[in-house]
Amino acid sequence: MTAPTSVPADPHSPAANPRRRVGRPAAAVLDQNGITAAALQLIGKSGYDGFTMAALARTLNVAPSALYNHVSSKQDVLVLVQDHLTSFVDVSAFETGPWEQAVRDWAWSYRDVFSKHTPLIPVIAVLPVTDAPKTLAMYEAVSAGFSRAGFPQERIIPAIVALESFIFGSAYDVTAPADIFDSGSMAASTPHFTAAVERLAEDSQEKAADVAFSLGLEALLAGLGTLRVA
Amino acid sequence: MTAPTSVPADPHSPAANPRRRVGRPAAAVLDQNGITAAALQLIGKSGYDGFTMAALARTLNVAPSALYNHVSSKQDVLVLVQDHLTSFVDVSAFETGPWEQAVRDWAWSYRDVFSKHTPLIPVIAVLPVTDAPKTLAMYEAVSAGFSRAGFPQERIIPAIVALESFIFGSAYDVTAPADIFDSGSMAASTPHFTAAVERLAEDSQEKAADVAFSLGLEALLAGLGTLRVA
DNA sequence: ACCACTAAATGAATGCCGTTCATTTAGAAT
DNA sequence: ATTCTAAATGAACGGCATTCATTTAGTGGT
Repeated sequence: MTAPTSVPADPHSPAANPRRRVGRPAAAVLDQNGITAAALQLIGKSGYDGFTMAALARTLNVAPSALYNHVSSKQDVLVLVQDHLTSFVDVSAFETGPWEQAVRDWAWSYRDVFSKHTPLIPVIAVLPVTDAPKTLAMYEAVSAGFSRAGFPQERIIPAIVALESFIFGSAYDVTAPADIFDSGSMAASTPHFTAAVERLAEDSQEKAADVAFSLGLEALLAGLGTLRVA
Repeated sequence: MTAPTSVPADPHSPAANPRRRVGRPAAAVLDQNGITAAALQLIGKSGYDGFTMAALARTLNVAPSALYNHVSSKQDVLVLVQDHLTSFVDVSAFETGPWEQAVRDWAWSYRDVFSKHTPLIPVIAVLPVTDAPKTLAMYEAVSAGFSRAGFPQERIIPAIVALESFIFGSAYDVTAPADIFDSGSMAASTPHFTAAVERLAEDSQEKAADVAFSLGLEALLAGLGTLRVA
């Protein structure tokens, strides 16, 4: 019923092939889906440093300026990529499983997706949901899960935002160098910190970022879980 | 005793004016402190978009290339600014007050400082502490507080990292537009989410970001507090 | 078959960016 | 006075996102 794109129904439209818009020159080498796919592929191969409008155009065999017929800025492309990536975040457990495990699954997959795309985090964190339909769909699935789990309505959004903030910050943490906490020549003047860092390195097969994420997530689950009333 | 800068004592040094280095041309219009102060001022006036090496040089009445005698890159300047800002984060309560209140004070001030400087978050989150002495000093104060509060050594760093991740993510949240969750024309297809957003807007004199930060922080405090043993 | 229309692609140009480098400047040391 | 050198200069470089006048090539109407 509700079409995802807000194109008003055209009474004159023939039973059109949706790939081709009526009454228009066809061909159309470029569209938003193709641009999004190419951008994702380019980012995967060259990283965000190599992700330029010129490089994107080259992978599409097109002049850079051609992109601007379908997208209004580079920021626009990043929004498209962000929204596409969000569809890889796993919300399936909110429909079936218990709340706590659903949040766990969601949070880990959310972090894993965006830890490989940290340059998008400033984009997501400030992006109106209207501009990102797949992201909105994720929020709906998560909200429904929280509602079903007995959260009071007015706490649902703050709880999700708090979890999301933790997830975004933790995504950065995944990309930090292993020796980020090596205090080097300053070790003598920071005894408590240095001792704690050494203790951490001794145990923990696990990666440091995973330990911290698990610890924080379980603490949040416990703390937020007490809000449930049903 | 422990000098913050690792300059080895020079036996030949005269009872020198520390502003002037021995045996060198004096004057020195530029130094790292001056660059840091000018950068901070420029960012305050023009934001991070207006913060360019050319603009920074102009506020210092100097050619852009002159900056590169004192810093090796723009990223370098950002690191200097980041470290300077960290000295504004309040860790005083870790010396005196109870653990829980100390973390609260620290977390709120940490978030407030960097919510005005979110472009630095990708810098901090991945920066080795060796390159940021004031940041290292903050970690020492916080670590000491956690140790004193009875945290097992191997949990101190993960707990701090988890809190920091939440703080960084929340700093972005502060800058989000007020209507970020307005689902607009998609409202009909996202009933749970839309209902939760409306409920949030009804109550809450407080700003949405503050509600979410408070909720998440208190949950983390409760959850992490159970790790204490002493 | 032709024309008028138009979305899409082009390629040149713009302005800004961070950074490099050969050169100059001006104090300090000898 | 001469030598040394850190610091500042100004011109240049390559790369960037974006713009715009122009061209291209299908389409619907006649």
